[in-house]
Parts: sequence; C-alpha cells; structure tokens
Amino acid sequence: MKLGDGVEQAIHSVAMLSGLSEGGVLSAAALAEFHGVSTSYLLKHLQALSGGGILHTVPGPKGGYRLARPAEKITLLDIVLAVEGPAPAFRCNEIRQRGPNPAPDRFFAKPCNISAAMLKAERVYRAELAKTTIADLGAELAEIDDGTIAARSCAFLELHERRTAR
Amino acid sequence: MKLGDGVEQAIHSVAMLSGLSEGGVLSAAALAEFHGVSTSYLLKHLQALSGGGILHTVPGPKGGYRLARPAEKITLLDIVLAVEGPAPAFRCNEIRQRGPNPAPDRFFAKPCNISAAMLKAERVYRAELAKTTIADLGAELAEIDDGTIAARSCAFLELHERRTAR
DNA sequence: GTTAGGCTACTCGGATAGCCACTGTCCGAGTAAAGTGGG
DNA sequence: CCCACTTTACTCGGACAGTGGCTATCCGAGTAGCCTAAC
Repeated sequence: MKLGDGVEQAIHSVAMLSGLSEGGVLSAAALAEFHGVSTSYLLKHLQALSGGGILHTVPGPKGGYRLARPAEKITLLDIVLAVEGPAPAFRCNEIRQRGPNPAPDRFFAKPCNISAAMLKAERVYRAELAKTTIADLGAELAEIDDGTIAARSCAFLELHERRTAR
Repeated sequence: MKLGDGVEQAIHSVAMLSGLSEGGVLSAAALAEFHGVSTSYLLKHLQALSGGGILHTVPGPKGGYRLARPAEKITLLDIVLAVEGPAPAFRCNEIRQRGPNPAPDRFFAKPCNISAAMLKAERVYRAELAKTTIADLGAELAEIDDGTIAARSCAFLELHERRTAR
C-alpha cells in the first residue's frame, strides 16, 4: 500500500493554481521551481490532471495551466483518482475458486465477502477524501497564517503569473 | 495506490485457519494447494503474519500454523498492517519547504494541511478495516451458504488438519 | 504608417531509459517422530 | 518388554533472482508573439 510521490506534487500544484487570479495561468516550470521538483516529472502529473478535467491547458508561449473549475469543486479524491488511476487498491484475484476442487460456479456469482469488505473500506476512504476541497485547504491555511505565507505565494504568483487573451 | 496480491492470500489463509479445531494446525503447503498459489510465496506472508502476532508457528514435522488468538480478535486491519507494513500510504515529502525561497521554519512545526487531510482519510480507512473481524466474515459466509462450501472446507480440513501435542 | 507574412522561441505532449519494490524461488536451520539397539 | 539414542524426514525461516510499475528524462508537435518587409 503505497501512493506515488506524484500525488503530493499534484495536490500542492493545484493548491498553488487556486491562488492565481481569473484568467491567469502558471507554467509547469514555475510550479516545479517553486516546489523544488523535476519539471519533466511534474509535467507528467499535470497532464494527468488535465486529462482528468481538473486543469485546463493553455498551449503556446506564455501558456501554462489553470484550474478547469472553481477550487470549491475540486476535491482531493479528484486529484488522487486522476494521478493514481481509478482502479481500486485491492484487487480480488478470486483465489477461492483456484484450488484443485473448486466449489460450483453459482457460489461465485456474488463477490466474496473479503473483497466486499476491502472495497467497502476503500469507498469510505474515498468518501473522506471527497469531503475536502482545495478551497477548504486554502481557508484552513489562512487561519494559521499571519500573512507571511500568503505574501510569499503572492510574490511568486505576481512574478510568474501570466495573463492570457483567452 | 496498489495493495500487493499477498494481502488477499493472507486473509483467505487466516479465514481458513479460523475453521480448524482447537489445537489443530495447517501446513503452508496445504494452504497454498487449497488456494492454488505458490507455496514459497505464501510462506513469506505467513511469516509476516506470524511476526505480527496473528499466527502461531508450530515447527518440525506435523507442524504448521494456527491462529494466535480467537478469530473475533483478528481484524482485517491487523492482517493488512502485518503484510503491507505499518507505514502510511501517503508520505509527505515536505515539498512546500523545498523551494528556492522557503518560508521560516516556524511554519513547518505543524504538518501541512494536505498531509493532515490525507492521513485523516487513511485513519478512516483503517478504522473501517478494523471493524471487520475474521469471525464476522465466517458468520457472513455461513448465512448465504447452503452447506456446500462448509462441507468442502471441512473435508479439506479433515484431510490436512494435524493435531499437535502442544 | 499599416498590415500581411514569416520566423522565432517558448510551451505542452508523448515516447523513452533507470531504479525500486513486489513477485516468485531456492536452500539451510530446527525439530518432532519413527526406527533401532541395548539393558 | 522398556528405554534411550540415532536417524530421518518434514517443517518453517531467511537469503537469492526476475519482473512490473513508479521515477526521471528527453525530443517532437503546436502556437502566441515578434520581427520584417512590402504596400
């Protein structure tokens, strides 16, 4: 049970993108520099987010990424599913019917209890992730911030944010 | 996000072991044959379960494994943690302070909101797994069983179960 | 001066190597049971 | 006949290769802006 490191980068990137003004975009290079990670690798996950409908891509020079919908409508679950894929962590291989003397097929119409219990726990996990939006994280951070972090982010955004025609 | 295949094998093995009588043991070879998996590989996970205090090992000829405590006291979470390890799936690399212009350290005393949210979801996931015991799975299976599965398991157990002195 | 055309440079996108963990396997240490010889 | 020792064979335990996916990277497709030159 392990999540890729890209998930953290993706969440931080989306959180940063939620702070830019309407119509502004941020390049992958800027995001990577701010977070101190590889640009090419971050690009891979930004593409996944774009494919998942979370980010909107602006091509060409002065291009970059921006949120495809308001931060209130983007949950942690959306990001995790876009980056890690929608497949469940637990995969039932039906080993119960792989023995030398399997039971009749009629017992296997329903998935086994073990798989059901594991998948149920995973649904609870995803439901919990779906409760938290990017906007929630921003508001939460603003409460404990005396202005230093906000100032740092704003300075970075003003330095790298780009206004696009469309 | 992916769980190893060994988790499924481990859960099924523990469920099978919960069906044998007091003082009886089952060899890893028998468990592997019943489930149609590699004996050597299943041994790896049975060792993990033994190290986690879930199974009790009986060495020597006519040896094998048995539950270290009643099935009512063994949860799915215990098995998952024993096989996959106790480390959380989400690992915060603190990329927020890896940029070229990190904020003062005093903001990093508390873990970041993102990590907190992800770990909270994981706690919920684990809590859900902890609700289901092996005994629950057995009782649940008995409800939909007309006796065929129970007969098959009993036949296999009587064929391979071993009584030990201790 | 205006405008159309071409060019440049910068961006994202997909295809390509490298590395680590999971998968699968093997041989050795340990032990209970059976066999054997003596008392 | 009983007992203790030796042998045996079977079990688990930890150490050893193979493979798939995550990590990291590179080069190509596409486009907005800029420069140039003609009108």
